[in-house]
Amino acid sequence: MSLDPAELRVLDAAKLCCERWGLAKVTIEDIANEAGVSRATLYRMFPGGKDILFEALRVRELEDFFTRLSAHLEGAVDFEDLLVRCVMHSTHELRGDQHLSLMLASEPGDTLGQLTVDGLPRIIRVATAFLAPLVEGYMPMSEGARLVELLARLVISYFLAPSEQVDLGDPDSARTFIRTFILPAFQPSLIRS
Amino acid sequence: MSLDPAELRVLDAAKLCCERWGLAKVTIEDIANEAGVSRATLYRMFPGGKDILFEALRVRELEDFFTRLSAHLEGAVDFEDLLVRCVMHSTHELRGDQHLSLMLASEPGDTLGQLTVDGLPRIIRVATAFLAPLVEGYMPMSEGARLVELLARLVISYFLAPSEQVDLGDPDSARTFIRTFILPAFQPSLIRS
DNA sequence: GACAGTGAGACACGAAGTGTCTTATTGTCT
DNA sequence: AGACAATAAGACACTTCGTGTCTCACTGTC
Repeated sequence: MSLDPAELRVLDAAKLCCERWGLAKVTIEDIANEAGVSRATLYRMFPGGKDILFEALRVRELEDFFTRLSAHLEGAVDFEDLLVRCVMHSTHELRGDQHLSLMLASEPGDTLGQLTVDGLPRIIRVATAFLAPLVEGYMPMSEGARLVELLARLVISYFLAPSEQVDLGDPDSARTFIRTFILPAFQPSLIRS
Repeated sequence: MSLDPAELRVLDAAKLCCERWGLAKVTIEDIANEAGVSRATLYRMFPGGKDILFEALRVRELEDFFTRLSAHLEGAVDFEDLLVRCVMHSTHELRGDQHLSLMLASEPGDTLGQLTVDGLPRIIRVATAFLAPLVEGYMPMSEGARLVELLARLVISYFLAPSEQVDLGDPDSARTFIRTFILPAFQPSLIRS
């Protein structure tokens, strides 16, 4: 893992610059200045430049996201509660993410790609890595992976295009949704309810 | 005067882009797109490009500022009240100006220049043009011009570097300040108190 | 005193912005 | 309908800026 404090500073700087100017307007030099390192050092850390740097930033953000999510799932009392917490916290976090909303406003194309087309496989991969262990007590791992993927796709979809029927940020609505559409499909395979 | 609605749209677009990306990152093309006009049209309106465009924007902002200020000075009951309202409203407006604070944060150098070195003469000129008529009932015009210039310099200084002694945004503090430092110097020349 | 890591800066390359121009299109006025 | 003004679109040469790589000098550590 990249624990180098200098690298963290660079990633923080990249995030800050990105919020300030938008991905399209940020230069490597901006980030280097903000991080207080020279351009040479930055290229040494992230050979390949901007693409690799922002790739690393996305990975970090993604892992932070699921780290926080996992923490919020600690106290779940049963399977249903686990899933409800999961979609609710994810939805709240997405809605409250200023960085994300700025990106969606200024560069909709790239940002949407990161949430749907290009980036979705990775999101699902990371989500599965973090969440599969938590559902493993309730179902076989292969089922768990299917479930996590399904939830990830649904949360993102309802976040990007809110529904009039369903609000995954609302406890009651989320619970009803999980009960109606998710539990029946996975109930048969539950190890314990 | 430039009353062409298209020019106003361009100036609005320039301001918006500037808030979004900062003066340094804005391109003529960004502004043209935002305003919904072609680059050619923009160059026809503002021959000389970016410099002339932002110059025009600064002029407009400045005139808007003093137009609003003048409106707030309508109900002044006496000379002291006039001066107190003047410094208070100016200070509040400067403090509340998001555009300005963004500019100060992202391009301190240029923005400070516009408030102190390069831009100050113009600020004083416009301030005098707007405010001199209002103090003319109280003193000769030449005195009025000196007074307006002094107030402008003071308001800007206290805005940029707040004092622990004086807060020109606070009614009591502003009144004390005007009574102590301004009125005595101009009292002898007052036509009527 | 060797050594790894860093900052500063030179460099060639490519991308992007600039300012000017021409051409085609649109809407208006007569 | 035809003349006209204003504009969008885009070609263009030119310049600026960002990029990625490189070298070299400096600094602190073992």
